[in-house]
Amino acid sequence: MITGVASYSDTEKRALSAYTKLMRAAESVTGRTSRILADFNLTVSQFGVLEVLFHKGSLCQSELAAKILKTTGNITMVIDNLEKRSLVRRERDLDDRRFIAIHLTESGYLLIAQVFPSIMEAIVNEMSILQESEQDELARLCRIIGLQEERCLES
Amino acid sequence: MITGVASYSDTEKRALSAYTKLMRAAESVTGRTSRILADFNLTVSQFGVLEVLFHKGSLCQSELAAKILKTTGNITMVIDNLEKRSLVRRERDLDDRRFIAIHLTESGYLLIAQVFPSIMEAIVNEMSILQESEQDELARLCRIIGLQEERCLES
DNA sequence: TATTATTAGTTTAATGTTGAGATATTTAAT
DNA sequence: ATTAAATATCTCAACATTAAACTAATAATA
Repeated sequence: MITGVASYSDTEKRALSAYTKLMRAAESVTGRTSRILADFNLTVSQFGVLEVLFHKGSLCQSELAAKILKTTGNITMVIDNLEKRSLVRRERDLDDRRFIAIHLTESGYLLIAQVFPSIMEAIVNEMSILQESEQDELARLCRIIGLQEERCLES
Repeated sequence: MITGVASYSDTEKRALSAYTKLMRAAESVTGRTSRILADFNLTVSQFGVLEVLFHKGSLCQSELAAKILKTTGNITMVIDNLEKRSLVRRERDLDDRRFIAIHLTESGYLLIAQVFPSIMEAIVNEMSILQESEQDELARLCRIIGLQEERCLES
């Protein structure tokens, strides 16, 4: 069986190591927090929508899509599923009928108000393995990597 | 419209900032590399499988699942789709008939041998915005976060 | 040997995800 | 006013993803 060559330059080794560990770190944190969400019968996307509504107030679907970095087609389905459980409700904008405002319902508000602190606690716990200065440095480096997105959207 | 309180402790603010930026960084890098894969009609998971086979040689499905951090049920579908395109082939193990070895085909080998350098180049490019020492530090910090996974699997 | 785990893989139901195309609505331009 | 462009949402097909239930094969044990 012929397999690929494994000779990389130092530059490649260094970048690949950073890339691989960045991906694993994100996957592993997401894996653990999504287990908490599963206890509340919520997916990551559903939590994302509820959390945005909780902190930013009612928004339309395209705004929600931009906030959680998903397509509008996807948001339609996520909202459908949240609406089935009466956690959010749709309200057509009367001035501009293209827009649909999404509101938290009473039970949606109560749920996210309960779930969010659990997730916050888990995040603090995840990061507590790093010193404060290390958390700040991780944030700084990741911010630089993440900001490259905009370069791409411009093109 | 009542929205959630936004008063966090310094510890919470610090952890949340690191968490958010880690997630955004991973999403944004994945977004850009997956666009390259799309040019080759490959999904991230399909690439993951081909790349592991390319570098590690033939493996069974449960080993592939462990390598790309997905369930065996998911691997069944990913392999199905790769097999439809004749990029891999299944071979039942004759000694232990529970196992199915997955092999790269000739065309699968040629494809991944072409795609991998493109992805490598993109990764080097992504990371090149950081200095060498910063890439090493990012790798170190992410590795610590990622290693917490094992604590969880023990429980 | 017969029974009981354990393991590898598949299937199913539910949800997510994207990109492309369709619909409805609004705005801009002629 | 009509037409054209832009915008918001929805629909659809294809693939991804998981958990849980299931089949088949092997290993362990009484």
